[in-house]
Amino acid sequence: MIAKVIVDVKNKQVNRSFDYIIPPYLEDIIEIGSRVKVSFGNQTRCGFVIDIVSNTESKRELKEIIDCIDIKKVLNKEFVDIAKYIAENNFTFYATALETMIPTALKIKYQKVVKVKDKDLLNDELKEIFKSRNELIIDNLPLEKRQIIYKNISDNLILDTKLKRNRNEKYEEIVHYIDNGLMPETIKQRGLYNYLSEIGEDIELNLLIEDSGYSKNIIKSLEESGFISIYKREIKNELIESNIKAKKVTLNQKQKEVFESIKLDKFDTYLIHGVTGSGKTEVYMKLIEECLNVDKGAIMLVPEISLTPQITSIFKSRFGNLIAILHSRLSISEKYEEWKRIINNEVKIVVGARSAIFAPINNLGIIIIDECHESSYKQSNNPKYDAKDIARLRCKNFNCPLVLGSATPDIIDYHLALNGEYKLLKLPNRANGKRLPEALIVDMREELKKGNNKVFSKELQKEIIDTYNRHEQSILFLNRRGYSSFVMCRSCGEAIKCPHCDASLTYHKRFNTLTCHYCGYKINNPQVCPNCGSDKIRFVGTGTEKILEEVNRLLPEAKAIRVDLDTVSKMSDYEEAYNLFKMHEADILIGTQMITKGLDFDDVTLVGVLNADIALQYPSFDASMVAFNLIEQVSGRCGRKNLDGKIIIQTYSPDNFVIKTASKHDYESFYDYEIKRRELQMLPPFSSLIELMIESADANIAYEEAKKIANRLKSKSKESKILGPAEAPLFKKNDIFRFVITIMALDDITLDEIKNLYPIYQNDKKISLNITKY
DNA sequence: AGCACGCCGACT
DNA sequence: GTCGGCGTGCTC
Repeated sequence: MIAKVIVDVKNKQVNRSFDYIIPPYLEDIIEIGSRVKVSFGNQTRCGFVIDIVSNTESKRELKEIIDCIDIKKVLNKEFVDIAKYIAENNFTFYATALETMIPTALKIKYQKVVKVKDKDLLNDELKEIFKSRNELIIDNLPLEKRQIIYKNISDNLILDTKLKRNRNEKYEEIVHYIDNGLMPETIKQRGLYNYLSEIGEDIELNLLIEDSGYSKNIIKSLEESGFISIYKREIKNELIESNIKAKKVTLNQKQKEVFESIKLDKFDTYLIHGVTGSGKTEVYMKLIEECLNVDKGAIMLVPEISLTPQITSIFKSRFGNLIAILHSRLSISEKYEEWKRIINNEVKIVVGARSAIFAPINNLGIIIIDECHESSYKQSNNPKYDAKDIARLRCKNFNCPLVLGSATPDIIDYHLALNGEYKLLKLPNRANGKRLPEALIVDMREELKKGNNKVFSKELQKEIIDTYNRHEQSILFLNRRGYSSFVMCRSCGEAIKCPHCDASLTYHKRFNTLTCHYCGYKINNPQVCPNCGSDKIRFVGTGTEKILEEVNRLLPEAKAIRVDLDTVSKMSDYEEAYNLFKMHEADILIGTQMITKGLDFDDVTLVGVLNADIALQYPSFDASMVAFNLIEQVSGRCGRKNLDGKIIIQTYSPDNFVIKTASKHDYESFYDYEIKRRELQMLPPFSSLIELMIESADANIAYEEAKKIANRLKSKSKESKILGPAEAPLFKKNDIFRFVITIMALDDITLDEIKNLYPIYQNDKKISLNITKY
């Protein structure tokens, strides 16, 4: 038998299958989806079996498969087909697509080795290097020995590659105090040694550096002189299980209607348009229960940020050990353990973020995608698959329903639902019976005219104080971190820019630095303008850090917390802040879009959107959509339990239709307006739109190449409108210059041309091509 | 990716 | 004369 094998080399020329003979002793073992060890060129590599046939079309003599890599196959026909789909539709190599579907722990790494056939034929120098061994890992050898080997490569001394499993565990380094009765020589070492002795227990290295202020070098030198030891410990991120007991799911009338509309025995895509707090989760749970009753499995995708211990423990307590939860805090080996439970059929339900769509549940009964409008379901780096597309494929394979849920569906999905491609189901009321209050729009231009140039309007300021006095909580949303958005010199009029990016630096008061939010460049806050030397430096614009300061000034006795990328970099920080606010140990939550998603607080009665215009200015065709989503999602945090709430939107464009419709939570009107605009401008869903980004450290090279591509596409395409090349909205990022070509009304010929274009730049060191399809 | 083959410039 | 630069092409 012949196996068609995709070798794991990501290159245009080998982005196809190669035929290998399956040796008789492997015939019962190798199946479609197995990984095999093959000789490829003069390397030994890992390959994926994508088909098994009896004849080859190849004219040459075939090699044999050396071995199988896994005892049990890691993929199956279904996933091989999905990989094909991803490779053909997402500008990616076959091998890349296949690799994304297996757990990281199983990924193959390579080591270069040198093997000797007959040791007696070696010269003395080489005999000394090899000693009793027949094989050496080259990377482990010192340079001079490597050189000797390279010089002597022959039929007797051959280079090869060795396959190695990647079992990278997540480790942390732990410092252990050793009492040896001596004292270190230097003052600093002694200080650290005493510090450790006072703690009296093992401490994590990074924590020690942070807490004690001693540098890593001092710690290392203390280790070398034997006063401490440093050992590695695998990071186990046990979820803090909270004791939420899942109540038996009882559905209200509307939920029941939705539940009963979903047919579990055939493929269909359903879109549940349910307002925030309408109880979509209960419907999901009921659907999953129903699947379990007929012995089928389920996958539920949720945004990563929603995978808090609270949410997961509700599902855990409801479905016990039948559920696997795949969240980002699991270490590589923990993820592998969960994957094994799934593939061994010990688990029926998988809840997780985007990549959980590849969970090898083998009798799938439903896929649910919660908050389906979330852009995080599209992977932004290679392969750029969309979990929604994969979900559709899988549901078709298993002839089971795909359920999408959102309070603010993507325009495209809603359009498909209205056209009957999806079945539209509605949950128009909140489960607690309270209507989400209409938002008050405050025109900040008027505030300015009245002489109020503060970040809070009079109305919002009053409400923040009143809410605090009622012992209720407020959420203030501003989609901009840092203290001020840019720093300007009043003498020369220059804003201080990042030397690596085409962007202004943001002032961070806490660290007294100016930071670039695109590349991370940091400088100390300058006393004088680096341009003209004047000291008339002014901070312009407002970020979350300044809001926190303003809140502290307004209500010094209230506790306010800030949640954005600066304050919560790890998931555990986020959870800590979440719990703090949930327990009402803080009164005011200030944050960026991080706080708009899935948070459920009982005591929040005020939501303030501080500058609703920021999202609207984003240079993308779906900026309106994103802005509507943000405002609506953050508004939904308000008045969740029994209290009435207030929402205040501050804006400089109160007549903008996004602001107006969002203030009334009127998705339908927003949709009507937006869909007409898109129809007029021939934007998705009325046509496909592709953006090509051509990047290079050399602006001229990038521009010339972009022009070449644009001309080539223009000469081939029929209906497509090719715009550009133009400078990208952020022209220079991290010292890379970026040009964009936008293709509207994409036709098949142009799409094919772009598919051919993609691999050309895949291994180019000077130019990179990035393709985004809408 | 890694490596062989092959065609031009500056050196023991 | 040759050593070695990296462009091109190939891997069942």
